[in-house]
Amino acid sequence: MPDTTRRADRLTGNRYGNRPTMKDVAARAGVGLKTVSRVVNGEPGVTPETERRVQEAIDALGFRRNDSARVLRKGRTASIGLVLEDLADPFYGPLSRAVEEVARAHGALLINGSSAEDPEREQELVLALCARRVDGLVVIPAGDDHRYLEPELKAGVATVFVDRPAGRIDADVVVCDNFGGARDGVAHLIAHGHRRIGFIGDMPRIHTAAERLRGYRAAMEDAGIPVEDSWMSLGVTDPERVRRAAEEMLADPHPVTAIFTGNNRVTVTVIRVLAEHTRGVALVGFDDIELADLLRPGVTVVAQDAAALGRTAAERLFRQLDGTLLAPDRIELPTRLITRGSGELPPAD
Amino acid sequence: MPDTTRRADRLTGNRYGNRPTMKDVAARAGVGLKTVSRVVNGEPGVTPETERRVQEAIDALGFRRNDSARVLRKGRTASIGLVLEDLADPFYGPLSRAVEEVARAHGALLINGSSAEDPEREQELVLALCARRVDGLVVIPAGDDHRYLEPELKAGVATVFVDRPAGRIDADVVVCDNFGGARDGVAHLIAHGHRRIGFIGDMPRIHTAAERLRGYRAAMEDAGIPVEDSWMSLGVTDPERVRRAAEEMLADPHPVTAIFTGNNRVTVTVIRVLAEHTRGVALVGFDDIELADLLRPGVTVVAQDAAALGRTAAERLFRQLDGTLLAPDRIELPTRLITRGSGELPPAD
DNA sequence: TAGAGCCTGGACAACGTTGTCAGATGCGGG
DNA sequence: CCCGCATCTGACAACGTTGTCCAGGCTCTA
Repeated sequence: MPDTTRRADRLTGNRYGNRPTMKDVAARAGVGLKTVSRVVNGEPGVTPETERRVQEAIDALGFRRNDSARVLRKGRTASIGLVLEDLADPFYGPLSRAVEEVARAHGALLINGSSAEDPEREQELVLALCARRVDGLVVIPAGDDHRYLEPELKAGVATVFVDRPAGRIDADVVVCDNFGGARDGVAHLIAHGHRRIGFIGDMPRIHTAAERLRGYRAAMEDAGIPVEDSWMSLGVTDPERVRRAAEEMLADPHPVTAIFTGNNRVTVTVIRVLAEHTRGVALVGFDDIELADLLRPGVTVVAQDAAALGRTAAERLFRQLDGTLLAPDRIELPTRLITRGSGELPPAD
Repeated sequence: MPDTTRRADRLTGNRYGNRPTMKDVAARAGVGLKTVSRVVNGEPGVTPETERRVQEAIDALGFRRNDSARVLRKGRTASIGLVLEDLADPFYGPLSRAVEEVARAHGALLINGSSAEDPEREQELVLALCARRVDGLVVIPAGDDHRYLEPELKAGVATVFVDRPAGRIDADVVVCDNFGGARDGVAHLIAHGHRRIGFIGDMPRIHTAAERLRGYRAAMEDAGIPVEDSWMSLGVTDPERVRRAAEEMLADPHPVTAIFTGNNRVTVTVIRVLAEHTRGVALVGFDDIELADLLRPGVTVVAQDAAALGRTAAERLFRQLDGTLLAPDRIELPTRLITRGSGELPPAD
């Protein structure tokens, strides 16, 4: 009769489906509440015989410590939150996994949320995580104003922004060298003889997109090439419109001979468009994509290391929690140009 | 002086960095504790004037409700756990996202964990999630014995297994038609004239791998083709060994003319091997892969819908929680053969 | 104007755990 | 034989929230 110790008159009903508590275990083992707590937490000062009795009761009842109560008492949840744009994006999978791996090494669980690039949803998620009292936050921001986090930061929630900087607050940031990467990628095309180079990227309100655009402009300017408006497509993001943008650039009476694409999704769409074209148009994409080496031509990309981004951020997060990290800083990870063929095609005009 | 209401003598120190509580808000607003609770939860019975005062205090102090305490009191965490194999795998990203989306629609957060295909780690993760009192679990099992979940199920933790069935317990399961998909894929190769067909798959202790192998055997048997041992490679999983396995099959004096691959990772590796081969070897792979249509030849695959898998499972989970779902059941989602070229190559012997 | 009924607000206990502290037990030495 | 000490155990409060219940003040009607 393990349940006789439960308050049967409780009207609120079977919360947790009537899970046994330490009290129940204590009653069954014939010991005090605190002794059970000691056994569960491996604290010293319990005779082997008592421990055995308690353990027996635990197994018999299927007791599992309620971490909510524990958290309430201890003040640490041993969990961190990760807010990103879209878990289904192949860029974020490895990033998320890297964060999880670091969290695991520190005994923490990971709570995950996708903002879908919506600043409001980002805030909603972040605040929900704060309400759960996660120990720390890794945020890939969608919005550009994070002052809503100020009370949280003040309250000691460790926070690291990844991939894009925080807006209007002073926080740790880990980003890639988006500017330099894009500049190198475009310079690569220029070095192979291209002058008329198209750029298709995301909304410039997204920091990475803006930086990559800046890199494109810088490379063009360095080479003394004036950029024409019709070469740039900004803010288109769904495949259909990217496709149209690319086709327009190529249909121009004086078309571009090369395209630089601002992220993996755009790159994939443009590859499809180019596959339908006979004229060889050069392509360099930001972000690596799977199987890029198997296409003909192979796709030249500016690769960033998503896992390194996540790992670095998570490590900084836990150093904040340790107290071994002092002032907020900005870390910039390098990108890498991987040549596979598409970026080395000569201009075809 | 918002902090004067805090117990300054508390020796345990600044847990949560001294976050304000409802008590603090109440003191500042000059109302009772419960009134603050009412405002925070949008409960009726508070005059607009009082509500305004409370809201003001909340904003001034940067108060955020502590959900741990709330959970302790209410018994529901409004969070569900998802244990999968590897978040970095492109198959699980969309699945995870789909689960998250359903959770979001039900106001729940998602806690994510990767088992890395290690049964022990799976159990560790699942039990950690149970200790947090997640309302429900979506599990892509690594192990084949889940009796350790019995106390949890009895305690009312909703549980749905995905992609692979639960071991030794009676639970809801959502899987793909692995057997039928593989059989159809192999039959497709047979229909295109192949007789000597290789199979490269994962360890048969993984249910999906075993089912796909069974599908392969069934298709061969249906066609009256005796299978030779050298055509099958089971349990190799890292790219290097998959590569060797494929090369051995092709180097045989009487080599296979087609290969059926058991999952996306194997498929990708085999594509690389075949790309180096001049002889046209047919290929059908289980799982779709990005850009498969852009390769030459395009890769014919047996596609499963990862998002549908996740969505279906999560929906069943919440129906369990609603109480609208009664007995555990097994749902099987169909697969789809997508022909793109590689599976339609004729035998080249 | 008094009583009934409604509305608002607050005191209190409880959720399950852990930290503190004091009591109980056993042992050895004076 | 008794005291002191070390070791083990348990009673109790607290963590921050919410559900219950009651008090007080108001309005409305007879």
